[in-house]
Amino acid sequence: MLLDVQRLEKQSRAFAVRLKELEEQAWTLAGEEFNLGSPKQLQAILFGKLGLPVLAKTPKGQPSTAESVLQELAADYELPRILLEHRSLAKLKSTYTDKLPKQVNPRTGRVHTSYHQAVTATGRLSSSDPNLQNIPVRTEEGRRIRQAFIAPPGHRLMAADYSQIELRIMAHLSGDEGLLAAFGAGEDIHRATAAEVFGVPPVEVTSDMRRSAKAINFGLIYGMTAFGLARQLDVDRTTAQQYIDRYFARYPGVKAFMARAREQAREQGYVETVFGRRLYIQDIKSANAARRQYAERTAINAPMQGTAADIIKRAMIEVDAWIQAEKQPVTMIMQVHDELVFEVAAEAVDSVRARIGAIMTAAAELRVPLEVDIGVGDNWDEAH
DNA sequence: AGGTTAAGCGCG
DNA sequence: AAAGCGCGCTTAACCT
Repeated sequence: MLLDVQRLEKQSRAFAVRLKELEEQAWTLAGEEFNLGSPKQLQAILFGKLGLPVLAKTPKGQPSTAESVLQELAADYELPRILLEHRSLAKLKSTYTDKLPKQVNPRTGRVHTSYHQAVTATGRLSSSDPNLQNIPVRTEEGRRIRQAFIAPPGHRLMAADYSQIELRIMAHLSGDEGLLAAFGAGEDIHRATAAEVFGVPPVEVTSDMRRSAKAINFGLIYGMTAFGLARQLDVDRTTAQQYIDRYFARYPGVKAFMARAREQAREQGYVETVFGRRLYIQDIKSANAARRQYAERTAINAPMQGTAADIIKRAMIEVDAWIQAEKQPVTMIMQVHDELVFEVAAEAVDSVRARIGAIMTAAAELRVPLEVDIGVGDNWDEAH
């Protein structure tokens, strides 16, 4: 992958300026100079000197300064707000804008990740040295880093990602009528879920209701409980439990699918992807309830994540076969779990886009259609 | 000096 | 008692 190193270095300098400002502000509020990155010093100031409440502990029993904790404290105190911005910018600078330029191969002028085929429990690839599967995208600051991933002269970057592939797989595996119908009709799935859970027509779904439904949908994929959903949505547990109950009442097939996944893991020791690949589940019979419940969540999630991994691998094989057979001016340069990134000769963009979309969409025949979003740009951010 | 662990956080 | 799945990387803190 080609990088605009100058752009990254310029961004690094901009981050450094802002980080220095934030550090000064933090020192003023703390009444002393300290290393913002030092957990020990930070704990002493926040929970000792300033007397802020300890809202959570780390697994080792230390007062936690995790983002979620600082978010809560930020409502009442200024220092946590400073720390949050400092944390996020320090992460972007140290991990990306400082490091990536150093990882450019002098022979090719590019960064070359290593993909690992046999690391993850679910069949996904992993990426390292550098990891190109966790390049920032969620914040504006982060997207500036993504903008440094560029196409060579005469080429464009094309990013093709599966839309809601795990939820579609859940629809397929569960056979739930409501979910199948929603995807079959091409509905906005989070809006459809919101309409069901909140009992209003789809057109009356508010952005807040849709946001909650999205959290419910994602939470289900991970086996989340009412406790976790309550924390995520900032509602009480009773309310969160009502959402979940209503969801399962409207989509009973999903409830049954999850029960089946637990049973199958317990009886056979494994669950399967749509294509029959087995995912062995440790601890499913553990006497320790926490470990067992963790195993149950894994048993629910693994078929979905694993099937998605199978599907994109099938797509990669098919796309590669097409590129080779037709000698297309395209290079498949990255995979990010549900997304493939290509360098495409500028003049071939339209035809390649259509063909890659068709191949990816046809990589599996499920009970719901697969949908692929494709974007094109001069950099990776634009291609989204 | 160099390795490991804990905490935290970037992504899907 | 825990409470949301799957990864890899960085820094601090601790260890040999």
